[in-house]
Amino acid sequence: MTVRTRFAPSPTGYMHVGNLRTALYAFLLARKHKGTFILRIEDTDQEREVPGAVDLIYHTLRQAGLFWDEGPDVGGPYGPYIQSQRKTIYREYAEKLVEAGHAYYCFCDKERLDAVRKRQEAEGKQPKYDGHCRHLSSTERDKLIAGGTPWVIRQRIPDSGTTTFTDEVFGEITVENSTLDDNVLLKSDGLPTYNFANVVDDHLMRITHVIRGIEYLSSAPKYNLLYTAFGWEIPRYVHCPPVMRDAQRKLSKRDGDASYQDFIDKGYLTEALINYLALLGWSPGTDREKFTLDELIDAFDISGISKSPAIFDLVKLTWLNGEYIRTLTPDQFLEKATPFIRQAVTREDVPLAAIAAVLHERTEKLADIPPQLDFIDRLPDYPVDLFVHKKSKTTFENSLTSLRAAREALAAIPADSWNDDTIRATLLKLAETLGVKNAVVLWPVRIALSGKEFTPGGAIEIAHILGKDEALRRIDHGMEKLARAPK
RNA sequence: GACCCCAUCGUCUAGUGGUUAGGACACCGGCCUCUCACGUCGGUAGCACCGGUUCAAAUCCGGUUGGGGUCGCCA
Repeated sequence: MTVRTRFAPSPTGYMHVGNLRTALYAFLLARKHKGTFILRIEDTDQEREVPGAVDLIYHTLRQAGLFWDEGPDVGGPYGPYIQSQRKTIYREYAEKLVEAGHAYYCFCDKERLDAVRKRQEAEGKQPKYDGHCRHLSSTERDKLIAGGTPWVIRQRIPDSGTTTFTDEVFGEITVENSTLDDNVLLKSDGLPTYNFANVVDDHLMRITHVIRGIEYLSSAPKYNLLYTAFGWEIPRYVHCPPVMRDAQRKLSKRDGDASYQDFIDKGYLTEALINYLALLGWSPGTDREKFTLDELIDAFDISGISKSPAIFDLVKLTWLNGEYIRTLTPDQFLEKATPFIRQAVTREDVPLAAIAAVLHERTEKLADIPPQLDFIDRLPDYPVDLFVHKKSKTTFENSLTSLRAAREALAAIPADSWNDDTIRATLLKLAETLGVKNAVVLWPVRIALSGKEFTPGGAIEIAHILGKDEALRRIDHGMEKLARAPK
């Protein structure tokens, strides 16, 4: 049997990372078994549909490397893969269910339904359809239809008995049929509800493993009843626990940071995000934590999916992202970093590669870059106290001495030799000549060049980045500050 | 509230009757070092609780507590 899985999102907005994870698992399972991964668009709620959302789904999945074998754009033998284009199919199957007695026409309007629900709630009972249209005769029914009364088709849940199904992650689950409701299968607009469309499509599209969020777990018995009513084989169910923001709240749109695109915009790498998401609620059973998509395919197994909700840990994602960034080659990093460097550095005459080099080990996400570079365009105003650093054994006095000597030595470097190697050789030689620790020279120079306590890179790299003229100017400024400093 | 489900460090998790309860992030300390960061070495920290079963329980059973999901002509 060929494994066939599907990702079936509704085009209702941006791509949520929780959905992305579900898509990932479905993709992984299919690829793992050399099966087929299908994309199906569930657009049966015309009111919630958001223009452009389908393209966003395509774009995100492709960017993440989750390519589908069958889908709206690539076609396939079981299309169409957009539910709104399958309207007649659902109607046909709904009628079959009615004929077989497993479903019935219902003419109750919203007002009546609301009233019934209200009454039930007031009585402390669980809201449930009261079966008003359950036993309408076919003549009454036909008369109402002919009269133009709007109708829906509801599933007829057995009055008694239990329904048992098996979920691949949660095991066997049994519920009393009496707790199930006669849900609407076909809406008055002629489109199916999710409850019906997913069953019909999953069967027609030969889906073998239904992978979806846990919110569908409690509805699974109703779907099972539907499969059984049709005489269809029941697929394997894989329900995934939710991704949480904290112990009690789901990661949601309201938090704003649940969007895949937002992460990318902040400088998270797709590969890192996918890697992190894979491990959020799934474990390979080993200590390994870094996986490429191909390696995930190899390692993936349903048995590793956990049963409890998992809290999304931004700190750990950020660490993982940093790991991925550090594995980039200097060129790759430069390319990704440049737009972010340009957010902080407008000077055109700076060596971008040298800036990137100094940033590489210090960047966990690309958005960390701009604030680190705020001293390049303009020297910040800084307190003269910065020159005093206990560990480097610097004081106002020896800082001034170092700066004077450094200025002279650096000024002697030819402009076309202004690079890390030459500057390093010059400054280290100077420390040796002065008979002081390297830090006594390098600390004050770095402070004078940057005006900051912490900087990416040290005096040497920063001097190089700033360029000879600007570096000397800043050292001069530092000397003036020190000269004015209280003794 | 009713029904279903879940429960190992702060977080993600390994663990399927016998382990000094393992790893990772975070946190703390050492080293490296011109700052920060990287790297490296080490440390703190967990089986929610109460009963059973068993020679032996994080692992099995029951209950309590806590948490999640569902209860729409939304998916």
